[in-house]
Amino acid sequence: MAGTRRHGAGRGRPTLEEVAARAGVGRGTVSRVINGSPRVSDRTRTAVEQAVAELGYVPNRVARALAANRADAVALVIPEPETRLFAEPYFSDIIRGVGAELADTDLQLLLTLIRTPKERQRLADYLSAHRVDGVLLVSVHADDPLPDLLERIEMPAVLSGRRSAHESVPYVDSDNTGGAQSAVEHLIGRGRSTVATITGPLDMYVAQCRLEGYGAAVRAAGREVEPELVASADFTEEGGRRAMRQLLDQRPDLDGVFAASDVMAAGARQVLRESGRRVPDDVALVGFEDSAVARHMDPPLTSVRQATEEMGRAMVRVLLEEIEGLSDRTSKRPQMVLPTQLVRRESS
Amino acid sequence: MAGTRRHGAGRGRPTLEEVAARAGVGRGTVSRVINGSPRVSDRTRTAVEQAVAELGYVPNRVARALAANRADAVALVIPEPETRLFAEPYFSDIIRGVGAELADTDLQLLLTLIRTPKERQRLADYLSAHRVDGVLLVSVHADDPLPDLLERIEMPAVLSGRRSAHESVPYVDSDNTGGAQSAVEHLIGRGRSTVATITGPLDMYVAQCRLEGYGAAVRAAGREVEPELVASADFTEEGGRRAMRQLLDQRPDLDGVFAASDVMAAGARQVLRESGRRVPDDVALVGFEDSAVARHMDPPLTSVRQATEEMGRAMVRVLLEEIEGLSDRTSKRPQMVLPTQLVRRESS
DNA sequence: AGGTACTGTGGGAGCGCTCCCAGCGGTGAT
DNA sequence: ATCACCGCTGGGAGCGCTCCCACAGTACCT
Repeated sequence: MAGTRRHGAGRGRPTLEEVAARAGVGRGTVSRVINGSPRVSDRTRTAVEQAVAELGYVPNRVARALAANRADAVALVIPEPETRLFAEPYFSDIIRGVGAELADTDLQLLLTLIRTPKERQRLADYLSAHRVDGVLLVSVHADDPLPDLLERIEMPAVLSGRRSAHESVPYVDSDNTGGAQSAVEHLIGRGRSTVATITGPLDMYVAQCRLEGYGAAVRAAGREVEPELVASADFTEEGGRRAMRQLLDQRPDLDGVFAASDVMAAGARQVLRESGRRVPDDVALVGFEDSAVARHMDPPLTSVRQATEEMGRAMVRVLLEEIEGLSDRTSKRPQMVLPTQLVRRESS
Repeated sequence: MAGTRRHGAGRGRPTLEEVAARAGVGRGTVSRVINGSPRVSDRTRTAVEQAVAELGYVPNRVARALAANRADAVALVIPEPETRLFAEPYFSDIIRGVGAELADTDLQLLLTLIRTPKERQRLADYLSAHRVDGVLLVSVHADDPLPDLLERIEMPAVLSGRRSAHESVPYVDSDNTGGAQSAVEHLIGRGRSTVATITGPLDMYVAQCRLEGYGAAVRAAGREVEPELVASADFTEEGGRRAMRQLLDQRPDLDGVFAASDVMAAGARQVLRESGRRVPDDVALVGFEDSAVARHMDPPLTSVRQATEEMGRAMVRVLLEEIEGLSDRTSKRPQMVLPTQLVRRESS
């Protein structure tokens, strides 16, 4: 690798030392000014600042990182397969939120896509070597060893979403249960009497929560959850189609469907059309995620919006806290659940 | 900022020195083994490799970067506003491609979202300080100062897309002209006699190219480009709606529309429906990008697919070349155009 | 006057590498 | 035997910072 990689060009830039010489002070003093230490007299500070400006000095992060043994960087880890699965713009939104919140920090964002176990191992090595100050983990699976590894090496980390009801690692999640519940309540409120649901893979906590919300709404309306009205799929469009067919088979009389993702709703919508049913006249349909897909469906899909960008921001805030206050490991781990919001469109 | 950022934990990991001690060799030798230098005897190499394995040694990138004055990282720069504009999954695809190609490299991916001029300046400083080995620039505007700055400081860079017909910086682009042309040829081939186009903002080269392709196809069919059949918009859905209304106003008899983006096509589709026209029976519609939106429209939208992920990969390959062979700056700058492909669906 | 207690400051040491030069023993030509 | 040269090796110097100790200077007490 590496090989002839270019150097040289970076040399020649002013260093701390040169700034110090120009300002007529010592290295330590310049460092203090740069890092905003209060123990510097105003006269000195001004002199240093002037020298910095004149020389166009920019601190060398690498040297700083080596000396201080910190990285000034956080990693955002995304399992690559997920980027295909999730309906956009989930990841862009997370990334945007993370980027925004990181902007007024001097932390860098390292993006890591994991696609093979080998790459996961490489990442693990990398993280063990403490080359970042913290880690943001997006959509981890229950069996992912990374969170525990990070816990063990005391690397600050935040998850988007929980792996289970009693998640031990700090996380930011959206209110999947509440969102699903409000979606189904909405359906029932609009007079639908036979509301089915298409769930995600039930080994994923997020899918469990959304199903849970469905059940809560159904029971709140004084009804029972009928197994025949529940079909599970895998968050894909094809899965949505299959589940919808199954549902239609079992209960041709259904008049409402809550799909646990927009993409599955899109699949369901096709099957409904094929079966000659109109949306929303015959069957009302609601999705989850409020992605681009929802807005562009025909009719536009009612869906549960998550504050995805805000999740990204919140994750960074939580991570920052973890990084700062790493000492009190015993104290409460910050965990937060962001509200969702039903966006009504013509499909219901 | 910074403040109490945690350290310490990274210490205690084995260093080059310890590996050397354990293997009974000198520091330099271990370094040579690690970096795959050929000037090491097999005996020594084996001994070192064993010591590395036993100690679980992972080289410290930061120290390496400082000593070698290279960063082992490339930056992917994305103007934040664009992430909203473009129909997904454009960015995820680029990112995925970049990530994939970077995976078998020991380069890290630094993601930088630019949202304000201030942030752009910060990035410029950062880049001037040569803290990365190369830069990937996504969807730069013609007036963006970054490419020239990079040129000046001799920082390897690659653009996705060109700023103009005579782009001087290395780039990877997709064949916008050809793609648009084949879309329009398809429309004409299907017997459409009055084909209109909705363009992007014509100060963007990509929009010019797509319009160019439209014109080429029209002329190839022995017709003239009628100004009344061209409406320009801004790549947004609302823009697509407006342009479609204008087109319908000017030429109510049109029977085909090529929209230079799927999102604009989605807007156009709504207006067509409102005006009582059926797609494709009355008006055939084709988009560009082949995004999720296209697949989920009703009817599903014929669209021009770009090899977006492949663009990401290609960008990295080109960048790597630039980084390696930076010496021969005089030689040809690698520039490549990736083919597009028409994906036929029910809208045409 | 001497002590104590600050604030500000300079600069040595050291972070973990790479680079490079000198030095080793061995080989072949003179 | 002498010299040149080779492949391989060890380790000094140095990358640009931060950390921290020591010390000057001032101020305020006894």
